[in-house]
Amino acid sequence: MTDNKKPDHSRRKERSRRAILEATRALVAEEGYDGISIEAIASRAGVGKQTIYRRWPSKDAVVFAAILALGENRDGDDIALPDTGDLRADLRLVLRATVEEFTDPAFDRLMRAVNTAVSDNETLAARYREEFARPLDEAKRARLLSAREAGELSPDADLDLMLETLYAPLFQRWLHRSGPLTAEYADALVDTALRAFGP
Amino acid sequence: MTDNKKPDHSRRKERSRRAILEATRALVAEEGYDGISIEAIASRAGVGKQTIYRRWPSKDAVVFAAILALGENRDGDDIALPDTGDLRADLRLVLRATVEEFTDPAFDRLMRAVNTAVSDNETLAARYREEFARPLDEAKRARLLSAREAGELSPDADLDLMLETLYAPLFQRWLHRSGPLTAEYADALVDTALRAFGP
Amino acid sequence: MTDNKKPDHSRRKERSRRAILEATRALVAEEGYDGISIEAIASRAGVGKQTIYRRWPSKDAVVFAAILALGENRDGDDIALPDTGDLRADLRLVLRATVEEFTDPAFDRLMRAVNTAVSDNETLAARYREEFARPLDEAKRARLLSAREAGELSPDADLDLMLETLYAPLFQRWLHRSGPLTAEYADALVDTALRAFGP
Amino acid sequence: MTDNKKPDHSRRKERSRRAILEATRALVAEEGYDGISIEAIASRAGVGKQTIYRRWPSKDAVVFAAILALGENRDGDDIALPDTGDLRADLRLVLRATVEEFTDPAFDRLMRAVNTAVSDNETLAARYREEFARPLDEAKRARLLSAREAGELSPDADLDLMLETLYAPLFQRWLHRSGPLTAEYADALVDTALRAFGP
DNA sequence: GAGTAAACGAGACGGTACGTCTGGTCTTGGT
DNA sequence: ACCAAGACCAGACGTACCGTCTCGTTTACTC
Repeated sequence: MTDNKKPDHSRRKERSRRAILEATRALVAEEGYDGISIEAIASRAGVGKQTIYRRWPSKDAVVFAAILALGENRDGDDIALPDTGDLRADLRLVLRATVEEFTDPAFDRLMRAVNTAVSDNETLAARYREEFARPLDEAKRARLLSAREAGELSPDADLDLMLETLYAPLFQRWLHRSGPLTAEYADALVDTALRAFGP
Repeated sequence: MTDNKKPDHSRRKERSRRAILEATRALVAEEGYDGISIEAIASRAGVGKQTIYRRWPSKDAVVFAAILALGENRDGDDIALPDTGDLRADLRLVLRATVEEFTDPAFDRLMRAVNTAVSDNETLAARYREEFARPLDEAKRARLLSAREAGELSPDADLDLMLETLYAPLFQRWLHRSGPLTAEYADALVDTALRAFGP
Repeated sequence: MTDNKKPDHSRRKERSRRAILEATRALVAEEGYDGISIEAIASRAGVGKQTIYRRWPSKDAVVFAAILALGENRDGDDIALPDTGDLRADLRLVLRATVEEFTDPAFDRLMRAVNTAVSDNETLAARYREEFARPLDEAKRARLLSAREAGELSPDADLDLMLETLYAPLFQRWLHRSGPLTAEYADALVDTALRAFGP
Repeated sequence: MTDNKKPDHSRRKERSRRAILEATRALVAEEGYDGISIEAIASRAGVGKQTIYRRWPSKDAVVFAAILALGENRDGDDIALPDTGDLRADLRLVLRATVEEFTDPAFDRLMRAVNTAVSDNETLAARYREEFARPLDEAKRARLLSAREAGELSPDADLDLMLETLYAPLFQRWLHRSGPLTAEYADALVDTALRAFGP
């Protein structure tokens, strides 16, 4: 009965999709959020504007998708935090790595663009939390849980609050450029969190 | 000994300046950052566009100035934190008040607009820190210093880090809408900070 | 043998072209040259400004094109002068008609606009002569030639000079409003020219 | 009671008046009608804009006044035409001189500016005729009258029409750049007029 | 292979806002 | 009292992009 009449254009689709996202990423990394426009993305990707509008409803959504796509090859193991049994050492490693990421100019501009896109758009903000932040948070939370069970943290430690205590200062310093982002700073954040939530 | 030959048009200047900033504030509070334009501001303020461009180089700068002007009547006493001798109680009061501010829709939109304006503009970011954030931070720091001297905090407590531990999680939750902003949350942040930096 | 790859938007093009020229003509006829602006034309034609700028480089060029387009349906026969064998009668007919044209307020404003547009722009002036004035002049010249061959004019009459003698006083009176434009005046011009260039 | 409190500002008035008109003339001669603006005139004359608007209602009026002022030193004798008793010779002299005037680039631009200013403004057109054209026309008319009385012209010659026959073709050629302005052309115009209006 | 339909690149379109420029008015301080 | 200087409101200028739309042109699949 139902014979499939629709050809599958997935290959072209996929090619143009990638071109668009890559062009967007490149433009954001080069020029920052304000320097980009749908026309610039289309032109750079060698694509018609309609091909962009067919998939995404706004510039913010494209920028957002472009950054999200960065993480789409990740699988669960990639984002699992190290667990050597020594929480302090593991957290220092991870926060130092985070500090380094934020220090990279290309990553800086990408994240600022995401931040701008998300800041005034509740829908994108929700997707950001669900699709971008949550997987990372789950991984971090898992490490803290393991530590709590190992007695490295107080039994009634609020792990979500502890995560915020660890990461929010870092995020704020980066966003407002209100202080240096260094390995020492990362270590200090770990120490602070452990003092507050340790046994 | 050549005299200053330029007439002083300060009265007109001041009148139009106020009208522009007020119109900007009203528009941001009503429509959010994306809803505003120089033309809308000029029209609402009953002012020519050139009168805006004569003073500020960009939309961001106007928005920023409009918010900055909010705090320009403040003097030192207005922003001093309460000091009852009980640090925990004082901090709870202050953080609960902050939570409430962020919960007000008009304030929310103003702050998001500032955040957007500042986020991609290093110059504005610097002015934001100097002219907006710093006076508040100084006041908060003064209260912590008094507490440290009173023995309510560890003698070697890093007060700047403590401030970040107190406020950054709140700011991040607000910006990313990643959790509820409640009085309980404010209290939890105070408790966390005191556990980490207490004696 | 590469094909033409450009899409043909000729239907939309033509619709908007007509709308622009018609709106321009209407505005000039109603308000005169000074009352028009590209924005007014665009708004009246229901067209984006860029659609005008895509085709014409300046306001003068649009006005000029709008008037030129008036004559674009004319073919050779439409502008041929009557030839009854009686030159004086034929010329009186034609000059009286010209006088009447110049007396029509709408035509008056259109012609004054063309005159203004052409007056300070050598390129437009050249196009005016070639595309607007020349075809008419050829037709008039043809009638005079036929008359000269019929012995109604002196065999060595300079026909271009005779045309100027006929029309220039009319044009000048109209442009400078330096005297009444009446049928009698038209007749007097014909008589003058025939006295000067007759056999 | 009535002590005279008014200083005599007529000297300053006169100085700025001259400066404005001279600056206008220079600007028109250099840049043509489109190149001028009230601001440019004010700046060039070292005068405030208001000083211009106090005296003239529009740009056209200033331009017009600037050209009119050129002729204000003229007295009756300056513009009287030569009267040697040989009309043809006298007219050739005068028309050749006129041709030469129109050939001068500075004069060309000034006259085109006047023409543009006058063309869309009925009030200025009237003043142009009264204050600029009429005195010259009277002088020309006087010469023709003398000729008619001397029997060099037909007794019933319409002198105004004859003036138009002499000058309008020249004016039109110049305005539309529709042919060369040469001494031969001037002579041909004289011959044409004499054939039409001679005895 | 030939036929087909969806997706495509290109880019014109009606619009909005930009940042600049000029016009005409108003204000202030200097001469 | 009058002026130069220039800020002001107003609004047109020409440009850049927006999001929509219409064109021919691939392309991937069907028969």
